[in-house]
Amino acid sequence: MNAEELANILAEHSLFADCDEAELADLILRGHFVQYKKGDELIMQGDPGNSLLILLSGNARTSMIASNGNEVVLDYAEAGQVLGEIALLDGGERTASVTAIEPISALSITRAALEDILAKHKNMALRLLKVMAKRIRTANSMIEGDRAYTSGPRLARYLLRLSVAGANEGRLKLDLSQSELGNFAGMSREHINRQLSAWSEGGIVAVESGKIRILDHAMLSHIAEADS
Amino acid sequence: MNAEELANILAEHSLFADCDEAELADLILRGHFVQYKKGDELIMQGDPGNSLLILLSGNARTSMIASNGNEVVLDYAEAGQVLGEIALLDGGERTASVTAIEPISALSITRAALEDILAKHKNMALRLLKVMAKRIRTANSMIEGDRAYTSGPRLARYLLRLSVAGANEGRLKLDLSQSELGNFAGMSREHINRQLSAWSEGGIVAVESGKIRILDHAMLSHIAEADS
DNA sequence: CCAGAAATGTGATTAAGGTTACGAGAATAT
DNA sequence: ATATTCTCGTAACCTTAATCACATTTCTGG
Repeated sequence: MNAEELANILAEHSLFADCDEAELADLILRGHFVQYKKGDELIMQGDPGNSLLILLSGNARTSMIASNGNEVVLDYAEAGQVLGEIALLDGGERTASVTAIEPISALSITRAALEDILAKHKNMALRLLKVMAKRIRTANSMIEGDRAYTSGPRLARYLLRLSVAGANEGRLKLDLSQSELGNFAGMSREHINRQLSAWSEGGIVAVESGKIRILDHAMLSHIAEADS
Repeated sequence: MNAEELANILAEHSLFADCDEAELADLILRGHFVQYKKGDELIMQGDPGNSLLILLSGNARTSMIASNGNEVVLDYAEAGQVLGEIALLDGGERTASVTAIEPISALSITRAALEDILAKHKNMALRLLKVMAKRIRTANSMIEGDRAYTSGPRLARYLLRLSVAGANEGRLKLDLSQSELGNFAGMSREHINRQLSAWSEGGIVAVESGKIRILDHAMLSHIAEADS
């Protein structure tokens, strides 16, 4: 892989989009290309965190297992995203696991390599800071949503979060099973099912052969803001 | 104020603890000293975020108002903490408000100043990255706690989070009213009251003239991990 | 193609916790 | 010092959504 190829992969997915060629070249030089198959754990909760990953292809799920055994899905990551920076930066343990939900290729960067790159390319630190700022925003909005809204608006929010930006017929980025969606939105599978059925009646979403499609984006956004 | 004074204030509260004198001097030089009285909003949700604050004295509350009017308290900040980095870094709006719950003094740093400082002092960026990593950890653990645990363990967690490290007789950093504690822990004031009474019976906490004291730290930690 | 395994649809029941409602005590202000 | 406004304690009731329990459909691997 060369800088140009990397650039092409990353270009469309922001963050590293505006890296210059030297930066990309260094990422490739110091990074280390890795592949995983579906179901593999790219990062395991509790491990020491000595490297970071830049996802090049395939989707992954970030989740935590609470001490009572409950699984909480924090996010789904797609190509271009950085994973595992937190533990790398603060030297602590991995707080969450990342699992491949499809075959994945990624660039792995060790702590030493990252430090070199950050030292060499000033903008890299700013970019990373921006990534993390965004993560904090997302996390805060999850907290807000979980706290302030009931299940309906909450599910609406998570569906919107999964909806592709390009208004692509309302299809979702990921076709999650209702159980997975439940873990993500923090509600039981059965309740997801009931809510989806109701919205299906109302023409807000369509559920066809397991796949959810958003029919009335505006309405769903409205529900997401509703005070009940 | 000079570098030494700033160093003294910040020393005990990590983060900027290991700043060298030149860095501290630049913070003071480029920063701008501000004061607030109790109840003032240091940062207001929805505003553009063009500066960051380093809290020098006094405590503050970070909270969001959801679109349905619900208030969600995200955190309480004490001296030494950085506030408002997120919007500053990613150029977005303030996602949360920060309110003084006591008289506060702080150092305000504009975007331009921060960029200069980050460019000049490489370690500054790393330090900031570390701060943000820690915030993400906190946020994720809030999400985990909210999702995976019922009210009992959850309240236990928030009490522990408010408890001072120095085992200072189990007193809390902040004496929150039960309503405030409710907003922070995400449960109703009445339920907080009931839970506290129960724990009071059991000798786990003491509630004396409105102030909560943790009597049995170990037990509370145990409850915080419980699977119900 | 067929068997076993997931994923889905739906009802009945239950539990957790929010809401409403008051009365009493503390704190703050005029 | 007195009124007004928080805070606190506690009970009854109600809503939401989880849990339990199956039937049914859809995948998937041999």
